[in-house]
Amino acid sequence: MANDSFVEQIADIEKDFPQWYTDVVLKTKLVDYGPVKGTMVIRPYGYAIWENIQAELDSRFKATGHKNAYFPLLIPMSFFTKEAEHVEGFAPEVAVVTHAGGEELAEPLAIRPTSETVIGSMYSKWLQSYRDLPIKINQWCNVMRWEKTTRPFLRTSEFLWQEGHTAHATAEEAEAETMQMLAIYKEFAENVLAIPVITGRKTEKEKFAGAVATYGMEAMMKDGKSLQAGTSHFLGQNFAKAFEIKFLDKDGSQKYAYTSSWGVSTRLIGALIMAHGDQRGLVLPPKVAPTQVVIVPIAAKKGGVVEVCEKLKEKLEKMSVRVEFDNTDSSPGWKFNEWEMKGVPLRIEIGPRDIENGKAMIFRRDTCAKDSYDLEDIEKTVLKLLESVQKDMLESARARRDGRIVYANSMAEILKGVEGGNFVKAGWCGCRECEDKVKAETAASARVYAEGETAEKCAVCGKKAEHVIIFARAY
RNA sequence: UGAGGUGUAGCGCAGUUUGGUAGCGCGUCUGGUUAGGGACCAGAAGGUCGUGGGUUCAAGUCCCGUCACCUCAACCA
Repeated sequence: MANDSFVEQIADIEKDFPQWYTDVVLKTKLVDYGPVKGTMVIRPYGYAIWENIQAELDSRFKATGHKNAYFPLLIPMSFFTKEAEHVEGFAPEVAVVTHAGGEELAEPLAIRPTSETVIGSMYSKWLQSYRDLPIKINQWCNVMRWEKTTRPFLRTSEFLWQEGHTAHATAEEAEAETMQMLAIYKEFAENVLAIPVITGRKTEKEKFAGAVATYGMEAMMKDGKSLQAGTSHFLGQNFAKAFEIKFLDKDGSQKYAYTSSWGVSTRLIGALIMAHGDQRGLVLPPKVAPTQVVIVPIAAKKGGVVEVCEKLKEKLEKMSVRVEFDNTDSSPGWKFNEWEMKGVPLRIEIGPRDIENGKAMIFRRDTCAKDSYDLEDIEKTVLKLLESVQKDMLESARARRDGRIVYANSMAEILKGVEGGNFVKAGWCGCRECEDKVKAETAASARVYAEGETAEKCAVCGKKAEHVIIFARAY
């Protein structure tokens, strides 16, 4: 390619993936670093992606009977001590407010790292009868976890997410809810983000602090590492007992409810970047791209070009395509590279020559192919291409991932697999020692159980395998 | 928590070794010529050098303190 000078601006995706990631998020103006350590400013371009993610998810939540609400940011510290595992898991990363109004507070207040406790306390108040169940509430909010190492979108002190919290009369119902939301996340990740994910149960070591069972969805990034892109937890009666979430059942007895919680965060934006990006920058799937189509005029000052572009823009807008007409003064080459870096799925180039021939060039970002199309009813071509980009991005991501799933029968094979940037499936006896050993010797962690698969022996100790686990290095 | 690094114009940086007029590139603004993969000419604006103290005739530069951020490692549902 001729744009070497441009390529130099971002680190080599093959050689230095972390630096490539940092370069891309900053140069495309998705984020900037905030003034406080570990915080990020989500800039308009990044926030627009989040808004699209929100809209898609929110409609799915509502369609399955959930309602949105908002709970307070500050949580009394004493709430955390009510659930033993929960406090142990979160205490190290909780930020605490000790002073307000110029005085020291009688009880320190935690800035929520997650809201099971405060929501649990409210549910206990609201829940009286089996007729009040199920309670199915979601909230969109920010949370804070004081992490030692941070990276924009992937791990920041403060981040945006949604957390769903439900209460049910029976364990079966709560489990069904847990699995339903996991399925919704998976469908969303694949159909909207074009990221194929593997869902499954997490090991005891990796599960949410206070849960009975945690299910996660794991996505493979371009470097072969895994990113936990969402979780859904069956909380059993753990939080119900800690917060007295009780109801009078049909049979006249008081019972503890069964609860679930589930969430995805702005980390999904990090997943988008690392699952699809290439040497030129971002590659965004049309369904979440803030701008789906950019029109770049060539020789815009020559007669008629601007008019044709503007007319096309209007047509596309009428068809609800998010379109931008870049009529700024920069040179075409500059614009090409800029919009490619920003990951816009389609670019339409229109110049005097095209207009003469009744044509326009369309460049698609996912394949970097550029072809000439009839200008007449080009809007139909655009719709078709947008669909095609959306679909092809998922397929190529799936093919890439499937080619990187390998099996291992020994520690050496696990190590070789994860070093090569693969998801490694291996038999596991189920004991914590073997799981820890894998982590210590290969830097890979158990991501999820490979559902429906069996193995003879544990790849670590050689004893009878109880499960097949997917091991991978992870973000 | 450990080890490194960086704070100078909107952004990216040089200048610090050896103290002496505050620099460069990009961007921005004005005017003009251009235009199919980062165009060009001419002109212009823009800085209490992170912060506090000290040494000195003189500090971006030397000394002491302090704050912040970044990177790598460790840690992390």
